[in-house]
Amino acid sequence: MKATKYVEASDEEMRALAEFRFALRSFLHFSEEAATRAGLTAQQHQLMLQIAGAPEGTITTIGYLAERLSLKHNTVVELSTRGEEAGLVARRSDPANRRNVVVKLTARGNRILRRLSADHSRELNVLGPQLIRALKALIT
Amino acid sequence: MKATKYVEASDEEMRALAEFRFALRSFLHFSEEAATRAGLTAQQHQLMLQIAGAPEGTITTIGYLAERLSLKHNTVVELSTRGEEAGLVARRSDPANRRNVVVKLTARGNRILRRLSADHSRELNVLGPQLIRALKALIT
DNA sequence: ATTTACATATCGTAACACGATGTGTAATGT
DNA sequence: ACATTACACATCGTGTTACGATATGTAAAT
Repeated sequence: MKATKYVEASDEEMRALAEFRFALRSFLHFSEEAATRAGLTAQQHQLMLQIAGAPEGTITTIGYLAERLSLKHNTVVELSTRGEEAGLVARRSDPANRRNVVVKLTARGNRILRRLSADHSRELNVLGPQLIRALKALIT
Repeated sequence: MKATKYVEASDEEMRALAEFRFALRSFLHFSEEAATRAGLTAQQHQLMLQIAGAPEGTITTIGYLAERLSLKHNTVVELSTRGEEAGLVARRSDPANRRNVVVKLTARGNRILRRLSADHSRELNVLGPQLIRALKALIT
């Protein structure tokens, strides 16, 4: 048995991976459209969700959000700037450590996000089971 | 009871959604890095996966791929052009219907994709259960 | 007090997705 | 058979996004 056998996926695996990614992209596409309809970009939505969905007592700094979004700091800075201009989030420096900048939702941002999130919940009740099925087909 | 109660997500829901998206973005970030290490862009990888992972006998046209990737036709054309320049895919018109353009993997593209897919399979054995857990927390 | 580390900000660049539009091919109606 | 309509892909111009490189301001360490 050649060593390469171990590192190349089978046709079965490829199909399962393709199905999973198809389901994933379908969901992400829904999400992007829903965000657009709500007047947000997909990234603004993600930023806002990680602010509102952070564990109780979390200080939602630029750095924290970068980690949660798998983005670099500077990208989150830019996202925050655009979100601020759109009146969705507000930024202020943390009095406890003035290097930190805390990003919060505005009242309007919160309202929009809550509705958008309800839409996502509904959609995930449909697409969720599909995703789970596709994932289970992949897990050995 | 106000009507708006029905369309705004609860704190619980927000946290569950945020956790799910965090898990999702972590996976997508892994995937992007793995693709980059293999010399591909994330989008080239996705294009190639939908070619290799299509059901038996599927004619992988630009249009078919656009649907599977939730992208517009012209975006897939551009992806294919870049993929062709990189020697990963090849394009030819379908003799049966010369309006169609079929995109296939080159031998090299296939080899790269098989390895990258094996990496994804492995990673999904770890992240998959997390994703499933996050999803189940969302489904009522 | 100086150096080092940390957290955010700014700027320039490249990839990407799309709308609008153009080109070629097939199907339809008369 | 010919004109019209629909279909599938291609090209071009534009705006958004993410990042690397670099700069600024704050805190910690020596």
